[in-house]
Amino acid sequence: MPKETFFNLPEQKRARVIEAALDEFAAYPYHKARITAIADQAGIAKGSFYQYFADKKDLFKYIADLIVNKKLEYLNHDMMLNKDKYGFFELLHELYLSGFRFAKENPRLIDIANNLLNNKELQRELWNDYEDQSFDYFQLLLKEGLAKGELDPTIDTALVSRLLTGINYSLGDILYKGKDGKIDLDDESGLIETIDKMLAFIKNGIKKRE
Amino acid sequence: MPKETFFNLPEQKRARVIEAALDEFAAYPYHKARITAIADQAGIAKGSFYQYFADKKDLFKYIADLIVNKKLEYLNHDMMLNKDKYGFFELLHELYLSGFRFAKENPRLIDIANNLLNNKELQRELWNDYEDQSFDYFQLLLKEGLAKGELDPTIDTALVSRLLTGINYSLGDILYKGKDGKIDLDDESGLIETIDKMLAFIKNGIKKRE
DNA sequence: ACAATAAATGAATGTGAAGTCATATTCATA
DNA sequence: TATGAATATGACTTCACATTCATTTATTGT
Repeated sequence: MPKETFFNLPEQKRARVIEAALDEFAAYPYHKARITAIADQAGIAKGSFYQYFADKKDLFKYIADLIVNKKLEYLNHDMMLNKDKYGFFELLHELYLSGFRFAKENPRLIDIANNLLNNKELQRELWNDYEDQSFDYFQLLLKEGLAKGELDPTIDTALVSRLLTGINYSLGDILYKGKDGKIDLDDESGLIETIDKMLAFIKNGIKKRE
Repeated sequence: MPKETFFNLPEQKRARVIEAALDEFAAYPYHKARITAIADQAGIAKGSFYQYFADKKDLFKYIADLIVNKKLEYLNHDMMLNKDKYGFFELLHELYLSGFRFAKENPRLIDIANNLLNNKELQRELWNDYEDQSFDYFQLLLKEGLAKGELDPTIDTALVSRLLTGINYSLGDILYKGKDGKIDLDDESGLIETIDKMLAFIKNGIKKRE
């Protein structure tokens, strides 16, 4: 958590610090990002930085929180709050769609998030007992889907939850190395097509049916 | 590549260096692993290390090569060389099975491999133009599977290949945090059950069928 | 035995940022 | 406007290793 001092700052200055941090962390992975560069770009002294944050980790966690909250804004809240009114695959569709919408409008934040997602060691370093939230959430959704009778009752929710989490990790690659080098986030229909293909895989697998 | 000097070393000494490196890299992620510790444990002077290897990266790449080659030994070569004689899902089964067998017998190597697999930034740092081999290989298998008529002809091989790669990355988690906290690698039948569940997911998805 | 070449050694050096701290400046309020 | 509390500052200190290098020691060939 940033120190009190940081929140006492005039909005504009605080914004400059955050902007500088976003730029630096989007451009360089955590360990290569430099506090000096952030302070310079924000137009504050390095010492001041340490009036605002305990250390680099403190700043990064704060930034990560901002990103998570921003990401949540993209979810359809009605759907998430009334999970039972919707089908499992509808919910999954919404999760992926909101992810892509978020990516489209927040390229800088996505870069930072991917850096974090692609580095388990860093996750452990920052949240020493990091437990995979996405795993827990998928497992919850799966259990509800089973209860609703939408899912094959023979599935092992723990295992499938891991597999879905694994698929989630591939989202970064799908974004950056999509079909033709890179997915076009502006192409709404192509994007929905991609999501539909992913859902088709998750729903029906890839075996040929007669 | 290690220097000539390294290969001129008496086998025993060379083995000590390799052993020490495996221990260190299994215990600590790349950037925390210390050359000093490796030299100490191998019983050589720090300077000698630099007679054998250009630098830390050189050593790590060499170790990574050893691991890849060791892993290849676990594949059923007949199957891999005569891919066309076998079905897509048989081949996939063999890939997973060989992975688990390898993990079981080489816990230290698996730790090192996971460290690498879980850190894209490191991959880029070590092989600056790292291209995902697993992606290419899956795509090849998928195309052959399509040609053989085993797979749903509507799949997008590039996308599915990414999804399978994502699932592959989750293998580490499945190993270490399987159903009850940890998969029991000694339980051969439980292990095959896990593989079968994974294959069932990939084949048929998770939608309930009537 | 004598060069000449190769290998071994570990103290010394280099590096690159994180984080500190003594001092200066600003601000709030009585 | 006086006073202490809160902020701001950037030169300096630390730290943890990787890497180098001048010497010493061993090996090989004649």
